[in-house]
Amino acid sequence: MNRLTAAFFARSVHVVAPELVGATLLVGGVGGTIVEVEAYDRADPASHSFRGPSPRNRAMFGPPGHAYVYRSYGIHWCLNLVCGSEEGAGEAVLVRALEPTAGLAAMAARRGLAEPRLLCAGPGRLTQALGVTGAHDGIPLDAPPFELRPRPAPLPVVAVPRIGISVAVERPWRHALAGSRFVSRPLRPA
DNA sequence: CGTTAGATCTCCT
DNA sequence: GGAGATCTAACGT
Repeated sequence: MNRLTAAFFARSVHVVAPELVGATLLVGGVGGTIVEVEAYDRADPASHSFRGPSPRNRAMFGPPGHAYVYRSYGIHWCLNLVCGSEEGAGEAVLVRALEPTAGLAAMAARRGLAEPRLLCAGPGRLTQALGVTGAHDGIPLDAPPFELRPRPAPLPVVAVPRIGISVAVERPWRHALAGSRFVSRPLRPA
């Protein structure tokens, strides 16, 4: 099966992020099609990497093609895919929403909710549905339990401002599949 | 529909 | 001490 390897992620996060829309993300065989991501880079005040390495963000400064998983608001886990043309670039893509296609029953059980539209619509919901936790922090994306497959073909992707940040709010680094009903929040029309 | 509060981790001042 | 790449339930309109 065709897989996304480290070479795919070893480029600028701003090139990789839109190409991930339409890609397939599975964790332990459970997941679906990526419909929404956000890009964060080293010079971005909204990025965890902006102020340099810390115990939490260590993986974000590691090799591209690995996972960066952090705890959000003390409650949720959020999954990032580390990018960058060189190790230590401090770039990553936050995976914000999937269209569920595989393991719907497992996701519903973990989420305590069966409505497909709400299983993976948001970074915290997505990690809960896929069983992603801090145990996945720093591990490679081209080996089990992860399975990432490229988009079959280019798709209509819209770039809009990111969600939930209070600085650099105007940067259009939220990339989403146009017209998808599985996004975390509606795509604000320009 | 809209707004609000609470969960309580990790980092910064 | 306070804010944050979030989510949910509870409440007012």
